[in-house]
Amino acid sequence: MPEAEDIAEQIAGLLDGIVRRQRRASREEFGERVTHGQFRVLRTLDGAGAALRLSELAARLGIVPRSATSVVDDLESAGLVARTPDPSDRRATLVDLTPAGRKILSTLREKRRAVMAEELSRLTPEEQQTLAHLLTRLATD
Amino acid sequence: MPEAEDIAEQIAGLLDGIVRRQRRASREEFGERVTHGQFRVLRTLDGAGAALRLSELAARLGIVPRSATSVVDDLESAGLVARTPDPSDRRATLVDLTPAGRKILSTLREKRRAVMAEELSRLTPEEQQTLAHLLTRLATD
DNA sequence: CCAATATACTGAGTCTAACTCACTATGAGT
DNA sequence: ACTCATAGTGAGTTAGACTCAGTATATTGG
Repeated sequence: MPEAEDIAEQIAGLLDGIVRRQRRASREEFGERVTHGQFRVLRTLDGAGAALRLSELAARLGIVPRSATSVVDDLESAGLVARTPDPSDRRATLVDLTPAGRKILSTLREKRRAVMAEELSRLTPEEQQTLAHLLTRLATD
Repeated sequence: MPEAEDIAEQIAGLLDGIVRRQRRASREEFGERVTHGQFRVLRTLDGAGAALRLSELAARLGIVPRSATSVVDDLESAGLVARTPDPSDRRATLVDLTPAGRKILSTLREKRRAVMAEELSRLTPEEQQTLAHLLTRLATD
């Protein structure tokens, strides 16, 4: 006899499954070009609107700085971001999008938007709004 | 100038962030004992209410059979699941929970429930219901 | 002013969770 | 009986995270 699931468990499972599927879809859409983690970096840098220190980038991504280093390494090799020394602190490096990075980001955004929009089409626009609202409250500490 | 996010992008980002944080919390709660992937196997077997073929288990988890083999290997070493040959097909193996597996599952469920419930406490019970409903519709093909 | 401490990044190595490809054993259809 | 399909696994890879230790630079207290 399987144990009953309460609503917390149920929501946890649903979130997990949805994100899993969405990730897979994105991976296929993104193709060879950019991984999900790399996309997150590009998006974060774009959202910041300015170059970020590597440590600040890591903080915004919710990962440890060492992990950010690796992702930035790969993006830099691909020419999508650039490191420059921080003039105000010689220990620090600033990371920013290159024009190529900006360009690819908008392509990827569009693909991801399309994937998500398709899933979301199961809900009415009002429901989508409600969902966004609830998730925002859930996500905000 | 960062590009504007539409609602699809926004929801995608929120889902991603929430699941990321929730995973981290679970990992800490689960401790040394069981990984998230192993938990998913235990939960799926319990939900099935009977032994499953490895390939069927993989299908329900949304992973390829080879990946399921590895997770089951680890759980079997830990004594939480058992493999038995399928009497109706000598190629197949059935996987089922052991009593120890069942026991640990209920502990982990409780921990996970607690983690999620804390996050969910930011929403009213009605909002939780609404969220569960919307996510269910989103998750169902 | 300088020694001690703290911070910023990275090299080296690990772990989880997935993947593919190729192989073996067995089942099923003509 | 031969061919083809299916079930599981060995071997190897990748993404995305982690820790620990090390180097370079900054900050601060005496």
